Amino acid sequence: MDDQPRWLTDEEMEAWLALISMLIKLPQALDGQLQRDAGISHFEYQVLAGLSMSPDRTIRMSELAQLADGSLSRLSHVVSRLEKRGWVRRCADPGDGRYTLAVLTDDGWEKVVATAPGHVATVRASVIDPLTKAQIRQLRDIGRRITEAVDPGGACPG
Amino acid sequence: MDDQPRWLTDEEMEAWLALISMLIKLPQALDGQLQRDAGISHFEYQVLAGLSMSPDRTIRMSELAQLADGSLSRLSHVVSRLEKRGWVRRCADPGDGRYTLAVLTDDGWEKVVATAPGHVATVRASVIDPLTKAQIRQLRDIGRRITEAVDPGGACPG
DNA sequence: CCCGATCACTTGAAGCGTCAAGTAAAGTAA
DNA sequence: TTACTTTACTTGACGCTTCAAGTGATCGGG
Repeated sequence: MDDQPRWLTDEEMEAWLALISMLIKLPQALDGQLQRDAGISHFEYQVLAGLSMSPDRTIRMSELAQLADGSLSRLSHVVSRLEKRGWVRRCADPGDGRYTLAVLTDDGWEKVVATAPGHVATVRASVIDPLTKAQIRQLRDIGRRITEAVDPGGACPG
Repeated sequence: MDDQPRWLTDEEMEAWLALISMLIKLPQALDGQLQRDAGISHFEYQVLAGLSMSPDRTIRMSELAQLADGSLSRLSHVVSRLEKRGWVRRCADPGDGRYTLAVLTDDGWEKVVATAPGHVATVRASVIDPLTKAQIRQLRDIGRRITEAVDPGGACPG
């Protein structure tokens, strides 16, 4: 990369360590709550939530993958599991047979409705409530900048 | 949890979505760079880096697990792999045979030295450089608050 | 109309993390 | 000393993600 790399200053290192810790522990906390209370992973929740917010509770696999921040392959495996549990159905897009449409079943809808409040409460307790209103705005800006730096033009930089 | 959950406001939701995206994409970017350039995962790097900063390049497994933010089981598996690659050795603590000491070999030290600059450059490019000095301080505070909320009294809240 | 290219997705194998069970050393109490 | 508990770690099985290869459906050029 660089023969003489610029090491991190103390302030930068503090921020970096704080970020690393958060990066590891927050997903664990979110996955843990969902696993305990609903028996699903955070990614599965994102998939179900994405479906529940789509028109007709239906969306193409590729769009859903973007929405849930995952690869198409990962989504395909997960949707297979969700199908076995009766929460999602697959069907070919009538207009273009290459697309697969994922559809949220009634049972799937119930699952989201039953799971959402507890999850939101966890998000509040872990992220929103510990921060001031100003910090919430700062977090949004920081998150966007980092996401944009890491994956320029990915999904929805808002 | 709560019969009438407080949903997220628009500002809160924006921050939350930005955080989720970062939470998913930043680890991917860090792992990706290390995997490509050095053939190791970010966790493996943290283990090697933790060892390299310990006195005599030696540290107890349980302390190393805390330092690297991972479970003892995970660390044990990873150290087994690092041992096979010749970067780490294990030996029983002479004072208390229950403890296992992990020791960084000379090859392991070389690996860290060879890997660190590229990794630091990636951290800079992904996190430090896109942010202002003020944002870096904000990130540190936000990260600490969230980490503390999620895992009260964990490792080093600094 | 045909054939190759492209697109959207699926599948199977390999690797890593987690959980539960197991092992060995040290402490404790009779 | 012996037996029981605790501590620190290891191990194996299972589940999930990733990667590479494969399957159809559709498009575009001749």
